Amino acid sequence: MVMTLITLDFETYYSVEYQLSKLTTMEYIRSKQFKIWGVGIKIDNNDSEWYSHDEVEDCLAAINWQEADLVCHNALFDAAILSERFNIIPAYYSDTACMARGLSPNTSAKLAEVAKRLFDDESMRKGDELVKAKGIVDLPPEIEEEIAKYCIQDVDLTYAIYSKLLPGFPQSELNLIDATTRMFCQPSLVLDRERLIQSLNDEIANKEKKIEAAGVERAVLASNPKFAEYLQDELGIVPPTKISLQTNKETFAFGKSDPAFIQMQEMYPQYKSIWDARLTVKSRLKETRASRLLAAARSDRKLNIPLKYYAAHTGRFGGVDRLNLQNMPRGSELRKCIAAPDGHLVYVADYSNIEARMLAWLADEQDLLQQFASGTDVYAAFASTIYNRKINGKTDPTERFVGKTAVLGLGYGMGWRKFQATLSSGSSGPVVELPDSEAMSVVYNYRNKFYKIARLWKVADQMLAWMITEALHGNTYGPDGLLRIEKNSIRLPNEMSLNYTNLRNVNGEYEYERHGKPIKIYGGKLVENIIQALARIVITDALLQINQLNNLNVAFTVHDEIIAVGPKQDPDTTMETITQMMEVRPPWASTLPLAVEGGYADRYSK
DNA sequence: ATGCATCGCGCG
DNA sequence: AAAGCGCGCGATGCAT
Repeated sequence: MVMTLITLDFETYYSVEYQLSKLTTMEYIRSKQFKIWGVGIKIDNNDSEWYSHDEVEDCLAAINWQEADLVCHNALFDAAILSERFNIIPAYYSDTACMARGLSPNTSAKLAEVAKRLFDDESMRKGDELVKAKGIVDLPPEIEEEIAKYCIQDVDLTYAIYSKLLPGFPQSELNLIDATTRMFCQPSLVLDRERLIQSLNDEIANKEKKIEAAGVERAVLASNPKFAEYLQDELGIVPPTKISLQTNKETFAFGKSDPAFIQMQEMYPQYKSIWDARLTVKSRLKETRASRLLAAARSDRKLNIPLKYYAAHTGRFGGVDRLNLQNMPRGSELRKCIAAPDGHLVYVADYSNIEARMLAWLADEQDLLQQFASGTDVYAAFASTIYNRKINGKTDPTERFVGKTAVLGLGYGMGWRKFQATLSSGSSGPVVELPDSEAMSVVYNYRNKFYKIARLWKVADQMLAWMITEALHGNTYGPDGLLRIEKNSIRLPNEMSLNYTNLRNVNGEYEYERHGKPIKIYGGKLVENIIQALARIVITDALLQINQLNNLNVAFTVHDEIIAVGPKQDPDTTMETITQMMEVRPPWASTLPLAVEGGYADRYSK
């Protein structure tokens, strides 16, 4: 089907209090204050037209949306106005901000910045925001005229950016941008409002009780300097400190997992109510997230899912619009309030250790790959080599955890001190104290046993040099030239690139720029980035496949997990379909053993 | 008041 | 020479 390209940009009323920097997109669009000043529309390559407030409805109604490819810069805003205010869902969504971010993820995707980067011509510049329109509901003609001029300029720029970026932009990635926008504008999950409000009230009451029990003011508990003063003056305790890894300066060790803080709590159990109150005051995630969720959901309970396409330079999604659905606490009430609509179920499927598998595959570490393929408990198997005895995953959980931490962390060059610290932090499992010599020996063992992985770090160091040496561009690594080195980037098998903007060697160390800030990069880290990028391609390919099935909608994704809404009948068959689709090996990695675990329930958590 | 950096914490 | 990695949000503290 040949689609009509509809490039579109809404101009809407805003004021000091009522604006997108203070509200989420849905709060802004659903507000009583919401008002469209006008809209700029360009149909295919015809001239852009401005339609003022009174003309908007008719003009939108005249468009055949079943054959429309909607093109916006930041479609999450304009497309949501169409869906929430006009009930309009176009056949296809395109988003030039997403495209720009996909092609150049370390730089700004703002319209003005993208235009500056893409076009030398000074006429291709975004005009300034019209500040004098702020707070004016009904625009006087002369101001509207100016706004219309800027709007048409923005539409023209968006169209020009789209035309410039489209050739060579993979179809699969365009489809993914469409799917991402659809998650927001055509939601399939619902929010259990009553349950969420109940849990929010419980949480608030619980907090109050803890603060009261401690007998310390909230402000004292919340502020590091004030809390330190309180410890010193009222309890006679010297506040624990540490050296900041970021600034190298002394700072209070008040973090939940700071060893000195934990030690202090153990030393003074008589102040337990104070420690509890401090921790509860510092963790407001449940409260804030609950109110964000309530604000995100529609009156028909449907939950619009905001996801940021290509948030990470590895291609991973991120959260956006003040609601991050990619870090919902596991097993929490929050998750349980996200539910399937009547007659449906939530299907959740995730790849088992996909990055560890991808690493073994890329490094050609055959033994490890064989273990994954045959379903061996890889973590227990490596633990067996650490402890020099057969480790059983069930009866030796602590030993298995050490093996797991090793397999997941040591593959990217983690040193023994950090390995030791990770285990003793207890942040991802039981607290395990390894003596220096043992930690060293585990790391040595890993690098020795999986020497091809350690060798891959060295190759990646070479890749960094290739990326900044013109004569070496075009070098490849991996089967069938899987990864192709280009200037400051590595071409991936889906034709997107892993970018290292302004990559350079400074005194023997490599660094690149992300949003203008220097980021260090080295062999082990580059390997990790490559693995993450490759794994991301596997999961998004599967996501698009699943989305094409007519009884399934992908609601969202969390890195190695797909959350879909499907029918209630015959759930095992549906689950099996999803699992099988996800386990199909990519054409560029036909020997990569994939494994998927799935489950279903009426909510996003059992 | 507002913006920016840092820290802490949630997820993968 | 050695270095696990990737996000976003809220609160706080400090600079403007």
